[in-house]
Amino acid sequence: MNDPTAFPARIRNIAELARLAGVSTGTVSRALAGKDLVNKETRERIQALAREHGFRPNQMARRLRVQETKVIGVVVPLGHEQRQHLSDPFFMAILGHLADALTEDGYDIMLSRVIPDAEDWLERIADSGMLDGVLLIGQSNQFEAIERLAQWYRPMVVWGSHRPDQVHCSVGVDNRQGGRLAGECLIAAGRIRLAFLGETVAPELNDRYLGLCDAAAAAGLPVPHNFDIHLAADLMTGNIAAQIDQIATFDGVAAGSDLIAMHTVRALADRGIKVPDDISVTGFDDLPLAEQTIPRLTTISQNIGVGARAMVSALFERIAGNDSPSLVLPARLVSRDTA
Amino acid sequence: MNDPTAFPARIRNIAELARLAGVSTGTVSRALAGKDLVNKETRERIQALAREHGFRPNQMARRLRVQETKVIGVVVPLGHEQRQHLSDPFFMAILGHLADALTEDGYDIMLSRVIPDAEDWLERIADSGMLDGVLLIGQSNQFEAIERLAQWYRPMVVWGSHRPDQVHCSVGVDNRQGGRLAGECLIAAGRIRLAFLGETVAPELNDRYLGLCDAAAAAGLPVPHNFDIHLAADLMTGNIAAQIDQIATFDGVAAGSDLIAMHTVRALADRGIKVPDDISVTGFDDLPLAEQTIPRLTTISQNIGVGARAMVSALFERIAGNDSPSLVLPARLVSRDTA
DNA sequence: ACACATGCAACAATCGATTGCAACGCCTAT
DNA sequence: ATAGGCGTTGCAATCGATTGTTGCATGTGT
Repeated sequence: MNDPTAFPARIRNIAELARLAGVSTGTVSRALAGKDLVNKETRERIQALAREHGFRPNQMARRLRVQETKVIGVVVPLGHEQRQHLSDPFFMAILGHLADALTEDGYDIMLSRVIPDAEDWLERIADSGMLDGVLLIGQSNQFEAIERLAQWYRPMVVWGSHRPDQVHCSVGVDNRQGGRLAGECLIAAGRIRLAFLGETVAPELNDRYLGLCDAAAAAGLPVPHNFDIHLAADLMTGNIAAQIDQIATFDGVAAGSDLIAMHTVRALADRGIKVPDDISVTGFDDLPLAEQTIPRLTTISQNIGVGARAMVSALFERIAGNDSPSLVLPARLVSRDTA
Repeated sequence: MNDPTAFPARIRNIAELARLAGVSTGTVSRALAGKDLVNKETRERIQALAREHGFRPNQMARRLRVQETKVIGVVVPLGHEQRQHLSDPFFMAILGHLADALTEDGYDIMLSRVIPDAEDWLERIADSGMLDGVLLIGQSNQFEAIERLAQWYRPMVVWGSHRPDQVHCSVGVDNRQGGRLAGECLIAAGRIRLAFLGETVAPELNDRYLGLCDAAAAAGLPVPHNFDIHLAADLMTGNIAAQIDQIATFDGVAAGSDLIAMHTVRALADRGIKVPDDISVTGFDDLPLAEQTIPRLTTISQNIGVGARAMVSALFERIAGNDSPSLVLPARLVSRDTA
């Protein structure tokens, strides 16, 4: 380390810097924090010294002392789908918006993709002392666990459905209404043999299916058939391929997500079946990509940006100690080419 | 808190639990860590007590003491693109694989999407004391900053290009070779007026362009034209639309990424131009989605899964104190429908 | 009965910061 | 000359764990 172009002997902590500056650690701490309790001259001298040696105070220590971590956990529970990893485009889209909103307020993001094996997986994350708050993306099949934690852990907001008597704060689109919109759109296109594509284990998807049923009932149509489709991108492909002939016996299919819809349109094309001439298809999410496919996807918009911002501001309220209610956003039909 | 169904008075730290158990904090710590230095009986008694009160030791404190955080920073530098957020599907795909590999070894992920404004943005992340290592996704236009940090900060691995004399450890595909493959594919399809779509500010994309030029030169064709396309998904759309007429004067276009390719195919369809009948298009990345579009995307495969695992194991080597060389993976042409 | 080994738990230092309070020097007012 | 006020700085407690060392109470061998 005697290379003059290198850093002049690395400084590891505030104490070393203090000795170098001939002051106490307290003064260094205050100086680096820019507090005007220390003389402007000393403050600037210390700051210059720190810069010169490329010193930055250890965040782990600071956060332990201050009891505030400025880290938010973003968690994706993969309850019903062991093999799914973070490739889901919807998750990516919402994560992008969350990242925007959180970094704007100086928060970092700790990412956990969790397979809820242990009973206390959620409390282990929330109660680790590493996080100021938790954002959960999707309830998966973990409604119980979420409710349990929410009993005593306030700073948590969940993307997903809202049940009438739930304790935890959720933000999400009105999935049932969205499902109904999809159904009405298909019916308006003259379709009468309706089907739903997705797993009804997850409450969100189940609500969408129920909405579709509502629309069918209102039009006097039979209860739509429900195909079980894996949500993991890699399994989904084969899953749809295996059932595509069955699916093709219907003339109006509401997919549980845009990803499912895109796969389905593709699989139908392989069979020479044209969308929307032969079959109408709707998606759900309105991902940015939905507008770029051929044909363009008719879908139900979740307004991800608004939702993400709502989650973050609800979380900040809760971190501040205030209560914040759940929020149900209206779904909106985006009519494009597939239905 | 006198509700008997609630937790029996919350325990906040190891000391309270120690008092409750009638032992010292040291014993509690060892007991919870499962060390056999404490009597099996006391150990189990303490563990039961902890479970009963839902107590978990504060990770911030533990990690400060142990000087090991078990957190890896995953960073996306957005140097050339202020408005881009984490929606890029390629980033999402690689992140998913990284998450798999890291959580397998008990590491958490701290996500930072950074706009490199301050000079020392990268050292501020790496040197915060919060991270055991850093994975950088993409070099953006920050080659300098990365090299500077790599001088003294070892546990960092970067996804991106490899320059002959670079200090930092990178893992990435041979972009130039990939670009050449794309070019050769277009040329084999009989195309002679070639163009490239992407920003050459980023070294990766620039290499791909150079590879395309190589192929053109080898075939005696003129230097391909280079269109500047924003990489941010939201800007990309308008960007391509604005230049689509210009683009349509070429008959073979190599897109800098699958996303660009998908947008381009879509925009061409709007003009009534057919792919691949009128124009051949190639992508780059081989995202899972590339196989699901209509028409299916001919593209250059990056083998993201292999790359991600390579990054992680290189990082672990470096954390362990060993050196690890850069790795350049071969690109592979995946021939589908668009070229 | 005495020396010695062994098992178990307590004590206290440590990680690297932050911060309330005390103390110090200097200036001014009485 | 002395008291009080102000602007700075130092001291030491604190955040919540981990861990090397010490010490005590047994048990064992001779």
